[in-house]
Amino acid sequence: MKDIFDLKILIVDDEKELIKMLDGILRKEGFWRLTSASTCEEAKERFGAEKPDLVLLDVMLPDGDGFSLLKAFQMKREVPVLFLSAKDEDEDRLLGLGLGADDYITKPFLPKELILRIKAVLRRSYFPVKRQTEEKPIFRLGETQIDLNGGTVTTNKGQICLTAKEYALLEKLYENKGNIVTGDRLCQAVWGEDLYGYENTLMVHIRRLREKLEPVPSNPQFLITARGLGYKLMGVKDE
Amino acid sequence: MKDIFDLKILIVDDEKELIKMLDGILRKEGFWRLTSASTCEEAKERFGAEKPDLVLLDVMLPDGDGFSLLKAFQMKREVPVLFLSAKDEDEDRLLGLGLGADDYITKPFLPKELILRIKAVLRRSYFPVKRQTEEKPIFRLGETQIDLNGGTVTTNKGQICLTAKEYALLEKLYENKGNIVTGDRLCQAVWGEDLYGYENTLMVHIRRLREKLEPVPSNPQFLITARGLGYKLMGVKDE
DNA sequence: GTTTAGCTTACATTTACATTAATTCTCACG
DNA sequence: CGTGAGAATTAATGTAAATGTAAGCTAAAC
Repeated sequence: MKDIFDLKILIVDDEKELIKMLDGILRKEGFWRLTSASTCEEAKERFGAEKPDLVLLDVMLPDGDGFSLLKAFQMKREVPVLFLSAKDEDEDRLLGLGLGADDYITKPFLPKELILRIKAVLRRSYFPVKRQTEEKPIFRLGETQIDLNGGTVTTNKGQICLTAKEYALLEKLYENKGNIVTGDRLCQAVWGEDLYGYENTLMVHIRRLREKLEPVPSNPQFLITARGLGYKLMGVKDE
Repeated sequence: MKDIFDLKILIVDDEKELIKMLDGILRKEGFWRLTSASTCEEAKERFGAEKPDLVLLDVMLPDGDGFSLLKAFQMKREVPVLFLSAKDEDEDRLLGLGLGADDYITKPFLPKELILRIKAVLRRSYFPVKRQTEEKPIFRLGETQIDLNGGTVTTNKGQICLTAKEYALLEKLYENKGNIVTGDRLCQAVWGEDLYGYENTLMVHIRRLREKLEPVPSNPQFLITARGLGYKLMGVKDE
């Protein structure tokens, strides 16, 4: 995975002095793939040639404004943009952010703050937050390994797949590992309905799960029945 | 993939009035999974229970400060945070951003700007930029070599190209190699929409992919169906 | 010993997926 | 602006795995 500092940054501003300053600040901070432009024309050319990963964009440019430049960039491809502006008008800020800019900073700004904001934008743009729901657990029951991502059960005899209902059941039992889960709650998880009518069906599925999980299905070690109460999953070792 | 408006937001502020206002603004804008807290204690509880996708955090709280709360959140898991503060001290802004906050907004703020900044943060955090320069993977499925750069499949019989949809499907499956990908997620990846209405279309594309990837398409070795759950790509060997 | 709750097995049914072909869409090219 | 080839979608039908059902069985509880 690329490091944040390997990302390419394009600076667009007509004040040569400012560019020089920004360049210095950014380099000192560890960024090194920097390009700059002082006109819209030049910016478009650089954008196409360098394919920067972030653009710092002044709103006022000699041959046009930053807003239309932003649109031009976005037309080509998605890129994070930070506006730098001398004008602190509400209207401009709203316009810039509304067009899809990632931040809008008004001059004069603290170098430190600029750096932090740049980092924040880069971090989120290229190293997104992992959603909770992405990763499902992997765990062991004795010698058997269960992977809920792939829906597989691996024993020394080989790998088998879980069916939809088996998966739903096992997932629910795993959520409540060590604790008794009532028949009702299991049915809720699998069929979304009440237990009524599914009592026997549930048992059959439990049996099938045991055939996949237990060394001796008739003498279960892990998927234990709690008579009159429900079932529970014991001996879970998380990986 | 989840829509931006389905994301859960936690608001932490001790001014009840402000919470009410924020709640109103956000709801009007389309956000609906909102929770609020007015103390650190409560915030931690809500954070654990609701698992929000974004936190709006006031810096000053009756039983602590926002900065330590931010640290507490980050300890648990990565989450985007926007600071709201009445204080516009440079020091505070730098501290907040330095701790990893995604934005720092000072009160009073324009509702419109807040919304735009929230959207910017959510967009970047959960819908990251696809990098151009990034090298796409090349991998093998048995004797078959797949190059996602050129979108080609090379077997001993020759080289064939993937179509747009086949490519999108395979890319998504590859991202989750070994894991089950639900029909919904695949549709999101290919059409950006919900599964509804595309069920059959998806199947046809899966079939086409199999015809290109599998020695015997009707008896797939790599693109496996997990009945009632989805599909998964097995036996990937990266090059 | 009786009762009750749960187990087990075989078999019927259903559902989800596979398959094929026909139709519609898309877009490069003349 | 048509035209045509390839791609995408829709529709119709087939099929096997997953699920549900039922009937007989077993073992714990009292």
